Amino acid sequence: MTLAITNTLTGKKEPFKPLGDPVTMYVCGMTPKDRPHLGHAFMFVHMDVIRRYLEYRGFAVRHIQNFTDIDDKIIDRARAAGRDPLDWSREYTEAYFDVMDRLRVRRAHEYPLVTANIPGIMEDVQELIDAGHAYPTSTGVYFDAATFEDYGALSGRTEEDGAAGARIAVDDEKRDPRDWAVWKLDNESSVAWDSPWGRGRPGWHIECSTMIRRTLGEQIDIHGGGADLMFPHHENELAQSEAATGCQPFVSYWVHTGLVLTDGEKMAHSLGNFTTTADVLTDVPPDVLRLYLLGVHYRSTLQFSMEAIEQTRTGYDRLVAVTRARGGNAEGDGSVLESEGSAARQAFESAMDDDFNAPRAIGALFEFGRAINRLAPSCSAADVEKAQGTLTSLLGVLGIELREPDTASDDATPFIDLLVQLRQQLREARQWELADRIRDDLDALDVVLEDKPDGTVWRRG
RNA sequence: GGCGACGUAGCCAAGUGGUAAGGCGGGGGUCUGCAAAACCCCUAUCCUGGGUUCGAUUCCCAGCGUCGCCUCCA
Repeated sequence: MTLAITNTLTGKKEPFKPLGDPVTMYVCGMTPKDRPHLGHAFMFVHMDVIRRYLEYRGFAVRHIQNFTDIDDKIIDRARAAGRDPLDWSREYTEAYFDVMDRLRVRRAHEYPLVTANIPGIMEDVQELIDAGHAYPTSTGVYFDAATFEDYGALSGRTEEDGAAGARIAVDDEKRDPRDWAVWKLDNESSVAWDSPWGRGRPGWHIECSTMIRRTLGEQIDIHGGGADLMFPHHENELAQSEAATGCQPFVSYWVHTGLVLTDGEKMAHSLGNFTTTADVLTDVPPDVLRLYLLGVHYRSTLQFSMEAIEQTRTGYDRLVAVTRARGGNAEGDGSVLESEGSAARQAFESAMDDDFNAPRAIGALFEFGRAINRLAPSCSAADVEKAQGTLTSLLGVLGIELREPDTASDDATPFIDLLVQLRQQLREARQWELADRIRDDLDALDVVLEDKPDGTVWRRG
């Protein structure tokens, strides 16, 4: 079985054939204008898993992710708040790292910024003009969509669609309604650069074309982003890049993640209906949130609900419980458990090979967890530990760790131990009523007691 | 209006031309002093109507519904 990836450009699942070593992966990052919401978390966690799985499969991956640290929205918001735009975008860039680090999204190898790539952007704009793909007007420099034959291929839009759908104010200077700015003239903003076409800043799409070219080259393996970036962002990026470099295809696999919906509508900063990732993480452990986000295929729409996250929390706790299983028979035959382990790995890989089907992979891991619990009593400690190791390492490929609630720095521990001992004596004296009361009262304090054949164990609920 | 996606049990969610993973919840058991945990069993005519087929939830058409994109967007 080989890895196959759905490519938005063709709409088909295609065998993965990297251009070279390392695999080049570019993920469209945030425009840091507000705190990252669950839609961002969904996208970045899935992209993280894609990278992790490629590495698990033995590919070296070079992962670049940008920040569009200057754009119209950032300028508007900063101005409304009386703040410096770059200071504003830095603040939310930090907010991104803060939350994604906690979610264990691995850091990209490089995070290019628009503001640090202005000379390169200007070079590319000039190149497009020289090649006849872009032209200056009184408001900026525009890409001439008609000069790019395949325009519309990525989003499946024809020329007529584009013309009919052009809902922005008509700009008489534009040669075609589909044309877009690669350079915007602006003398008002504090954030602007002098250019051969006048003072201004880059248009929205050109930065990615430039940064990809400068960091990864003219052709890359994987380009990821949310489905809402397909058009116009990626469509325009593709046109610019191929027009500038002449290399085709610009991207081997266009990978788009589904959108997160809340109350039946897209979660978005602009709609004001977002739940921030940080808010969820105040009472949901990062691993639970990851498991929740990965419970939906990356291309699907996720209908966010707190109820579903809570359901995931219970499931996660069951996986954690698997790590508590202990072998019960030193002489036991571990071969059955071992074959369960290899079956689980096989199921996991075949699911992930099939367009990174994390939900199916997770299903296989739950089944394996059940097998470990079932077989542990008849297996040796070493066999059980080995199986648990397989489980945790496969979960690790998804970036999920199994953690007991933290009790390390718990002042109450000696007192709880004392109560448990006391209760044990009561049980031996068959004082069930008192013993049960201690158990119930501790339970109310989130301390769960379990009476096992060889003694009572407790843990934080 | 144009283009596209989706509609699977109470909830979340995979999947397949030959009668449907997994998780949560619910029911019943085993174990236990009783519990808890764990394990076992049960819990879906796959939106509707046509068509293709020996056979469709899976392919095609239509309808209904939901959502997305159509230059803010992950």
